[in-house]
Amino acid sequence: MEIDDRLHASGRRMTVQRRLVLEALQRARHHVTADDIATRVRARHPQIDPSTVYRNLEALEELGYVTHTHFDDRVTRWHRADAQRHGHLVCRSCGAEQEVPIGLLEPLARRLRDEHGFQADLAHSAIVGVCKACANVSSE
Amino acid sequence: MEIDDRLHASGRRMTVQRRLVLEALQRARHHVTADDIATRVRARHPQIDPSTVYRNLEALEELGYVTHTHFDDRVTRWHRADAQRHGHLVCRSCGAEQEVPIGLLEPLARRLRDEHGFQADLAHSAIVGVCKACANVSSE
DNA sequence: ACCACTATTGCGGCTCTTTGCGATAAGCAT
DNA sequence: ATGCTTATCGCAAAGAGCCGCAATAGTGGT
Ligand SMILES: [Mn+2]
Ligand SMILES: [Mn+2]
Ligand SMILES: [Zn+2]
Ligand SMILES: [Zn+2]
Repeated sequence: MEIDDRLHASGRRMTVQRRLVLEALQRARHHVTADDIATRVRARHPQIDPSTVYRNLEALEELGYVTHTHFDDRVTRWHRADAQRHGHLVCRSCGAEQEVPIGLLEPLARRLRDEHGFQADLAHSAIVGVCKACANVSSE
Repeated sequence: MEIDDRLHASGRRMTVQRRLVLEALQRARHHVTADDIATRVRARHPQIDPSTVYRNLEALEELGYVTHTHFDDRVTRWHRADAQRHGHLVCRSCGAEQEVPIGLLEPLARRLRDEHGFQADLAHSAIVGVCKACANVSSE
């Protein structure tokens, strides 16, 4: 089903602003901040308010078209929902980011489901820690 | 080793402001926001600036005396580092927060360490998902 | 007790994000 | 084409937090 149809089906409307946010997301490969999107959109259409971009990202998320992930210190990044799901490791020392297959996180998710009835979304927040490189440096 | 000594040892100084932040943290049982602390401190000492509270929490964190945790909102919560470590589950639907023993998260941490050399701090960010109660409601 | 050094403070200002509100404009019915 | 309903928008303001800077005040030495 097309995005437009899904918008209509949910009682939403297609606006210029929404289309622009959508297009910016298409072009952005991966993990962009709302501020990134706002900046790009406003480069050509300065009259569009940043808050409109934020609200549209939320709306598109409710439609299941985009998702967000939190990196260290709560920086929120957005990406299209049809991209391959994966986990994130972030080094608190050097800031390096690494992606890991979602399968790696599956055992924990299963345990949380079985033992606590909690359906965890382990890709929603990055896992913070110390990367291999930084661990080596500090142990010297 | 006393907090005062650790402060000295790291070339830091003990100030009235720092002592007040520390005391506020002692009194607060669990998970307080920087703004909470600032409000409490400023109730008696209005001349103390909120930014001083923020900076002191960071300083005390570098000393290993306090830590912070991220829940699903944009607010960071602080607590003493000597408290029992534990993981957090947050329901994205009803917002309920639940604590889980850190041991539950250990297997994943071990795997990340073994397979990626990554020392994960799985208590740093809450795990987001859907709690048992909300899952039942939506499946009816 | 006094000095010098510099960590820390209060303040002003700034960034990123969310929210309330009145104005605008999609989408539908006539 | 015209009007109506109400989703969405732009704007202003608030919330959370950070940062530069000049003034203040711990600390260690004399
Ligand atoms: Mn953090
Ligand atoms: Mn989130
Ligand atoms: Zn690193
Ligand atoms: Zn719930």
